[in-house]
Amino acid sequence: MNTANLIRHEYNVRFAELDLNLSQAMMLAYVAEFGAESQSRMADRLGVGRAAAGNIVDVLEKRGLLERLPDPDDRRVWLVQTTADGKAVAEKINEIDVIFRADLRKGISRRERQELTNLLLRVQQNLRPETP
Amino acid sequence: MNTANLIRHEYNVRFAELDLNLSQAMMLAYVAEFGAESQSRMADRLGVGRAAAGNIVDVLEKRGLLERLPDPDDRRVWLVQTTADGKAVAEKINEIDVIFRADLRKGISRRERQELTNLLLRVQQNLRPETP
DNA sequence: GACGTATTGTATAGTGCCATACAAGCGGGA
DNA sequence: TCCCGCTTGTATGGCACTATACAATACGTC
Repeated sequence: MNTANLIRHEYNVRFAELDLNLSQAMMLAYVAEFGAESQSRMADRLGVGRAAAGNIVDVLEKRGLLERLPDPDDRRVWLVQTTADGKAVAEKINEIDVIFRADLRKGISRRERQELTNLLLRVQQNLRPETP
Repeated sequence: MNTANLIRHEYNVRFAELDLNLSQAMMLAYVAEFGAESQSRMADRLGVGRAAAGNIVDVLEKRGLLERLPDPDDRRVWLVQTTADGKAVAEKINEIDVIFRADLRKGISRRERQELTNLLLRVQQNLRPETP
């Protein structure tokens, strides 16, 4: 948990140059990668509630990085899409992310990284209350 | 980070039966273990700011689980100590913690747990900006 | 001793999230 | 067709923390 806090904090520091926090950056990057999806789906991807996702979209929309399109098949839904500006910022986000991840894994081999992911997932399994 | 969030959430769920959240439980357990220390030192142990630590102590003091004693050597400082009630609750905290940790490491060998800790610490090293 | 610097605890404002409740809209069954 | 349960996005209130500023106090140096 300590390590996770430090990583989140450092992400926020590095994204500060874009005037974004980690959640906003993740939202933008996801939308840029996966295209128009509903806010609920984005909330699931980000691991936050729908209300939080809506707020994040609000902020990014006000900055002109995202836009909401009505879903032709479901009038409840907003489909969220990147603007041209948003695409440009999303690329910078990816650059910062690539650099940070490289910094994080300095001195850690590929095998060790796989082992780390594997162990964390197994710990997560122990937290899921019997999902068969 | 995902795993850490799940762990924190599950801790909060399990401590809810004592009407405590994770930070309050950690505070109480630390004070019970290490005895009277200043709030700043407790803040460091918990990994939160001094203001947050002060608030946690406030809550636990109002519930009669902790008490503040003036430090005879430094009039700025409150030494924080457990009451008898606090000691009893701290024992329950430890029991819950032992059980949860056992649940978490189901199916994970001692060697793997050491490897996990080792890898996380090495990642943390990469986050410390040149502390020699 | 006097002074500047550092540390302690507190107060305040701001942030990011959750939980809950709600209206609008969807879909299936009678 | 109508109704019931479900999902979607939003509004609201609350929580836990941070960052910052502050007064009181300690400490090292002259």
